[in-house]
Amino acid sequence: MSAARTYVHPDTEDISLPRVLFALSEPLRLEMVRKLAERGEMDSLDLGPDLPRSTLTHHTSLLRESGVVFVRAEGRKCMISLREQDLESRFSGLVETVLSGYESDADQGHDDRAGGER
Amino acid sequence: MSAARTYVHPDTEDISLPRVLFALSEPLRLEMVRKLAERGEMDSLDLGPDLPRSTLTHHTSLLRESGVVFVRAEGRKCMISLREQDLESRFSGLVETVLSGYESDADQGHDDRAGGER
DNA sequence: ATAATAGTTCGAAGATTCTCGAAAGATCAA
DNA sequence: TTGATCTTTCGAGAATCTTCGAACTATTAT
Repeated sequence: MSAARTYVHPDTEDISLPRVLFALSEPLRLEMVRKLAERGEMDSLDLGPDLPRSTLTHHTSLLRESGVVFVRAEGRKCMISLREQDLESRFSGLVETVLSGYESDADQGHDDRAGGER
Repeated sequence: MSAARTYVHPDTEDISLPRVLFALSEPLRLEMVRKLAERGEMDSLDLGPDLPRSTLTHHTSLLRESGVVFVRAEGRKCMISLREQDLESRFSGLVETVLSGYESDADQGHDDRAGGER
């Protein structure tokens, strides 16, 4: 037996902006979202091939709970897709804007503390 | 004597998207940014009239260090403004997009956990 | 100089987050 | 049913965040 794997998602109208921004504020998750936007639905393993499984689940769950991605079980795999339309209808232009300002993978590991007095 | 109050700001090119998103992911700070976008430069006290001073300083410092706002001392006060142009040149459309998807002050205190199975 | 008013720094407590191993659950193939 | 493969849950440790009082610094007015 065993109940098939199901996933709870917030309704579109319940997606909260601060939560979405928080979800996107983590480099690992932002990178996941970038991949999803680029390639469409993906197997969760392809989203983070090098991550421990439990870490992967943690991040995909957070993305799902914040309304950023839709998750469905397919066999033993876990297929993940961006909720582009839902996000667009709720926060028009947000995903596109965020991703366009994000140069792939490089540029990580900021030190800050930099900057002048102006 | 005593060195006048000065504030360190990251250079425009060093503003990091994840950090900006994180700064905006806190409802209190997002509300501050909304006010700044609406009214322009503001006295820090007007940004959070009900907050303890140290809490206010904490949030304004985080916004400054992440490159979202510019801070300058004016007498004993602390004037804060959005770095609109810098943000625009770095992440075109981001601030406008975020704020347009944010309905002022209401709509806070989400419960989540809601949502169906889809 | 003294008092009053702002803002900053420091330290601490509590809450969240992140990471990840171990154990358990779900699916598929023999 | 057994084994292989994926995912999820649980728990714990480390790191970060948030909040805020107390003490301190800076600036202005008297």
